[in-house]
Amino acid sequence: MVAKKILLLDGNSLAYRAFFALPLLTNEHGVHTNAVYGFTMMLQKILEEEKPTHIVVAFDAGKTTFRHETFSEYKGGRQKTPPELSEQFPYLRKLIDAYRIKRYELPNYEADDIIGTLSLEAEQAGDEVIVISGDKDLTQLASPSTTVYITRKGITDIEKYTVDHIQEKYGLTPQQIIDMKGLMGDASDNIPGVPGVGEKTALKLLAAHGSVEGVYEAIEQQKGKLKEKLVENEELALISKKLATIERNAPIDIKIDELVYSGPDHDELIQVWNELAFKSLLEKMEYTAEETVKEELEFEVLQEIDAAILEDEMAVHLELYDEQYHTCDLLGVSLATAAKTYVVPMDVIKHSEAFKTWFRDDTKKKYMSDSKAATAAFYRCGIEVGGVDFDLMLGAYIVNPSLTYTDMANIVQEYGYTDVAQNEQIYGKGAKKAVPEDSILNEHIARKARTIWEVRPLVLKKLEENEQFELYYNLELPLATILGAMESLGVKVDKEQLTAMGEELSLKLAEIEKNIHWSAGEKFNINSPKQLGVILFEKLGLPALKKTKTGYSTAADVLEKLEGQHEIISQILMYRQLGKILSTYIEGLLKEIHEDGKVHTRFQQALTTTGRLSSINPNLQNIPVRLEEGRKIRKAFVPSEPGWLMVAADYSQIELRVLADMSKDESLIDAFKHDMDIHTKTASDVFHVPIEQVTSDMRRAAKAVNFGIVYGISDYGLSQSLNITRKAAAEFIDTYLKSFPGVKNYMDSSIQSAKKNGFVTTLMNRRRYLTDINSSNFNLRSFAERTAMNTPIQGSAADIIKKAMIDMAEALEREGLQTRMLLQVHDELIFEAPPEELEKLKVLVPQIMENTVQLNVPLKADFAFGDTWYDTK
DNA sequence: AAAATCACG
DNA sequence: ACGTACGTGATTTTC
Repeated sequence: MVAKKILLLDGNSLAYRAFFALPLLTNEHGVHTNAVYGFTMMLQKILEEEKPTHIVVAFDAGKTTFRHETFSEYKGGRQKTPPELSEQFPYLRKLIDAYRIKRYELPNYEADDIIGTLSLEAEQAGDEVIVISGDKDLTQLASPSTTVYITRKGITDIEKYTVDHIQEKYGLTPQQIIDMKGLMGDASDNIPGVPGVGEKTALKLLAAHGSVEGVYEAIEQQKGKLKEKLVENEELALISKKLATIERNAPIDIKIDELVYSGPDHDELIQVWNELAFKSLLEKMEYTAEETVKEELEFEVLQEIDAAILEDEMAVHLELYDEQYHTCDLLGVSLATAAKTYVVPMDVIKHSEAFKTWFRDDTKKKYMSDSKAATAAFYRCGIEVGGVDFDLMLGAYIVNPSLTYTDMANIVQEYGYTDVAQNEQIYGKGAKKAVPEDSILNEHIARKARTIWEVRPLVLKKLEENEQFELYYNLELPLATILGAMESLGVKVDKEQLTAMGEELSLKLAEIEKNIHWSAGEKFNINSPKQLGVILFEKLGLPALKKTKTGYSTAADVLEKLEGQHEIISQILMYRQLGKILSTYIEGLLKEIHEDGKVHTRFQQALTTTGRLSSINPNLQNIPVRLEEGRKIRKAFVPSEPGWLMVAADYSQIELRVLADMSKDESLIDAFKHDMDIHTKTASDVFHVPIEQVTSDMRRAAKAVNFGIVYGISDYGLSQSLNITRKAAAEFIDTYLKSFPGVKNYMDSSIQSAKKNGFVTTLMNRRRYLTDINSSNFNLRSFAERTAMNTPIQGSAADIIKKAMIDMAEALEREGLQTRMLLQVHDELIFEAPPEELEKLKVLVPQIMENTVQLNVPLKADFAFGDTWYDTK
């Protein structure tokens, strides 16, 4: 047996130390993290330097201890623990658990006593002990086998108190530290000591007489004022000594053998660090992450594919060099069954008719991960995909949409599988990124197909357990293929049109820039909020209405309030508006046009927490529409075939209809059944006026309330959007909820169910976990509550349009139409179509969208068409 | 790499 | 009292 090295940490004391030593850091939710951070830094350092075999963190339990029976004012007069610190203790506990370090506390005893008791036990067993605290009291525990580490100034700076060091520093033995406290007291613990005796006197007395008792035995040797004080306060000195004495026989019920430290739970630690936003530690961890020992994998590299090896069910993986699968290199394919793993180089795949035939065969089941990426990448080599029966990434996303799904290694880690490397480990990152030698590459690729095969049953089991198999198998999985086809098809963009608009805009912008500089009286970078802030709020003396973390806010809503106070404001707003169009939607979009004159976005299907899609490279879900200047960009989105038309169909008020369905609110249901203008109807109910008397201002206010309801309303949010006081907004909301009691009931029950189950669900049983719903932190909890209200609405709407897309693809196929679905923008679908199919589409498209699910209100879809996307209105 | 801003539903 | 509307992505500046 290797000698034990036992680490005993004083949790409370170290947390306090760290808290006061470091500036108040916060994570993105406004939770303070400095104490936890300091504790972590200290712990990391000790773990590295000392390599302990056993660890425990002791905490104080409750407010009173046995010491209060002796002296009721013990620790009296102490400042209450600052709330910024107390909120950190739950995180500290979480952190310690992630390290798989034992925590211990004992009612009626302090952390000191737990440490004292354990250190005595260890000493008697002959084990080495390190005690760590911020409190010098603990130095009394030093012994030949026990060293006491006391933090200095910072938190990682440590002073090591051995028996020798104490002797050198004070001329005392560790036991005499107690006597010193007895004489001089301790202000921080409110231990009185003998008034008038400080460190100097105490040390002198102990040097001469050895102990408090010794001093009093020879009390006659003292004289004058000192003698007087000593005699007067004999009882106080003895009580103080007792208080300062650490109990070394506390009734603890843990044994040292239970404290074995075998390293952290890395996944858990990463999660906790992420939550706390400990970026530097996370990076360091990645850097030093030891290669986990992977089980040996035997695989065969094929130079030719024999059709006989292609089975009815196989895991298939196409390795891609980066995320941009529309253009990146294809590095190879791997195949796996229960018994075998193969790797096939790309040139072999491209020339293998056996593979191509098998791959497009719908009856041969393929188990993949991110099948959409593979579909789109294979499409470029003319290889068709059929029979995708499992998608690891999508399955895992349905199980928990809150995690990130980029690297297969990270995905499967959730399922306890660690035999596949992270891409970054294989390829490197940044400038150093490169394809490694074949042996490394092949093993990596081989492991991916193996991983899919191995993890598939675990994911399927979870999906079954959560009753999400249907959602996964009949919605997300077929949708992946459809999205892949939409992406590969792409959308034609009129390059000349964009370029011309860009030139015109550039001239206009230069003109505005000149005017702004003239108005400001100097040249500066208008795009810099920092420089702009200085100009507006210092030089021009305009009132700074709002601040950001780093300075003045110059956001549009702030500037709009200043309009009219200075000519420069509207110039800046115009400059911003046009600048955005130029940089993002003209220059940015031009860069994304491929050789075929089209843009090929990627719809991320495993990203959002609500179930929506997202669109990147380029983002085609945020092309301007609200303002005319920006809307013109849509003129550049044109059909890819001459004479064809762009077609757009969008759901009308889908989220509020979903709300009506889920809340069963009679008034809301009634409004949609009668196809009323929902904002006008809301205004009529809230303001208690007949429909005909609703003014445009009333409707505008009601519209904002409806938005708020969908977002998980708060008075503050509404007050911001309507520019009214919070109180007025609160009253507004109150009136709304009285008018729509079903909605009120839905909001409450949604939060209740989240609190009870830890998650909320959508129409099609999509799930989102809300870990903060019971948090004691107001911000976190409020956010979770709003999410509990919003996610079922936004998510159900996403479910519905996804199903409509599947129905639509099927219908286009069934009807033998040439019309192509190109884009989805959350509640609308964009197509390109030959004009002769238009009459049919006018009926078909809304019909499919409106009937893809049956709610207790009708769904409504509007249809439009034109020569460009701009004209679909 | 983060913050600020602004485009969309 | 606490400080925020829900969900995204791209660009620019700043550190």
